[in-house]
Amino acid sequence: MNFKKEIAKLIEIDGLNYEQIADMLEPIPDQLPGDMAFPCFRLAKIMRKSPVLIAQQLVESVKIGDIIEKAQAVNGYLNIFLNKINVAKRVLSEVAQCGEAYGESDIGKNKTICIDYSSVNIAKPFHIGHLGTTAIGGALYKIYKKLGYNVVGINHLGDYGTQFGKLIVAFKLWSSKEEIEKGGVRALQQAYVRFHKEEESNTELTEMARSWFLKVEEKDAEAMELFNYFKEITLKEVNKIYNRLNISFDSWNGESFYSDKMQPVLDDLRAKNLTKISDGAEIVDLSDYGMPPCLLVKSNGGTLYATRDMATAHYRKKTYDFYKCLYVVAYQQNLHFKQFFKVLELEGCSWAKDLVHVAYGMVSLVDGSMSTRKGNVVWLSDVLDNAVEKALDIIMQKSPDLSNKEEIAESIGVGAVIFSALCNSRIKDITFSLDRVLSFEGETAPYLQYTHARCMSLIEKNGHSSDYKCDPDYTSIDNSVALELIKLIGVYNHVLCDVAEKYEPSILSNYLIDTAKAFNKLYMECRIYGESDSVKKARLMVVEATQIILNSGLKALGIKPVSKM
RNA sequence: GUGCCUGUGGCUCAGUAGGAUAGAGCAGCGGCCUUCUAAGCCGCGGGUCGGGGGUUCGAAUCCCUUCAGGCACGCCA
Repeated sequence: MNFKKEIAKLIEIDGLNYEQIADMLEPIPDQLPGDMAFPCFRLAKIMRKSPVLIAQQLVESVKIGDIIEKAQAVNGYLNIFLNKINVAKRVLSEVAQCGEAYGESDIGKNKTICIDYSSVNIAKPFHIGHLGTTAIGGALYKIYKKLGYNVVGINHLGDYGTQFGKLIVAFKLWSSKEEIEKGGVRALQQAYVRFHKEEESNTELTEMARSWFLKVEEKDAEAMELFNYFKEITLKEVNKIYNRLNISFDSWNGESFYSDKMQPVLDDLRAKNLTKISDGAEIVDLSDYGMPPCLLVKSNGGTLYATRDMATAHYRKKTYDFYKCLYVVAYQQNLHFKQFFKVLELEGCSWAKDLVHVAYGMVSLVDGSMSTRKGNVVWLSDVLDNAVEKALDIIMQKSPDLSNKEEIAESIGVGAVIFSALCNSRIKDITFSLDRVLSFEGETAPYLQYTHARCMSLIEKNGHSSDYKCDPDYTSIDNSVALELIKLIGVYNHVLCDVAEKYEPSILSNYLIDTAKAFNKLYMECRIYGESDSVKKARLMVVEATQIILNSGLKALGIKPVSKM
């Protein structure tokens, strides 16, 4: 059920369907009487009547009954008064019926969505700059699944490029397998940093790197052996992080996978007369569209990022026949995506419109931006460890009797880190602050987990609502605090759809915070213990519904709900 | 220089297909644990929504202009 739509169906307006009405429904400011409002100002222009008059007329047509108990016209608004008891009954019984599946739907049935996210680079640090794409992509992945889409998570590995030549040289000169075995990607990274430092005074190194990269391209045995070794080391470490973040992928096809799939694309573009030579490079001129040209072939014959992305898009369309293909990539690449989407469109791919660049903001450090080459990065695993350590400290202090402290600390610490990447609009830049990530109070994941644990604890102490065979006494939740919460619960599916439509997980984060706040407020006012069975039953139904929302929502964000903390 | 993005209380942000008195969290101050988790709840102070024009019955939200910050603009990805 979609709560807003239910109400919209009870307000009949000529010329508008219930979905349009639902979109126009607004909450009422706190101090004013009523539960929902329909502003009539927009209609005034169409109907050529004053909003005040329209509201008055609408009052007459509203279907008063179980759900709406009163309608009032105030200053051009149609204010709706809900029957709290019946609304509660409707929402709570539906949640009880659906259980964990509450809020899910099948609007995505038979539609495939590809999500290109996280996309780590081989032999490069998994640093906090990668948290955004990983958390956002991971959340979208799970949310689309809830809405019935077939989802393909793709980790488009950065496993191609001249940096691998540098890495091989650095490894051969200054490192060894023993060292890498011990130090992992960090050791590889150190060698890489050293390469850049020494390269400044030794141009011979640059040449060596170039020739080693050539060997990689030519699939030279030694080069491939080393490359695959680097890849193996990286994936082993990265998978540990993905496990901690509750992230998974269906495909790991990276850039090198497409190295032999670019030629047909180039051939097609040439056949369609879209490319031309400019300063020795092959480009697609986009000046008609107010963009700089898209470079596809370097003057030395080498391909570029855009060339590979073209091949990748074609491959994905052919393989998955996607309804949409999302690229969760930082906004620095805005122009790149606009360009290659446009080139696909010019090529005649009608599905170019289904490619979406889900851009997010930059992460920088207090003292400037991170640089892989210079080696000043904040490793994500360090941040996770820090957060878990702090969570454990707090548990020791507040819940020394918990049995599985480490496990819970992991869920809380990691949850806090994930949430920090999902709680703001994705487009906002972030200056990384460990203190902020490690704050476990207020609008944070631990707050949500805490509220969830509270729900679980109430159920544990008082039993499940279905244990009580009497009828629930809904009058015991007939108050505005409870109604606030129940209205939120009733709108969960709407929120998931909104996230899916806008590619914006923060909508869900904010919603969960609101829901938890509403619940905690009610928690302080309404007790369960010691009440009659029928009151207990009604109140437990609210608790259970809240628990279901928090459990489902947290998981959708990739955060583990806990039962105790 | 051109294009795109961002600008809301000390800090971090919600709110933008125009709508009722601009909402939170953190930080500060003051209350609430002899009954279901105080990682919580309640209260107080604090904002010319970057500035200036305009459209409108009504603008944080739309248009113009201006300032500040970020990003991108040909052989990296």
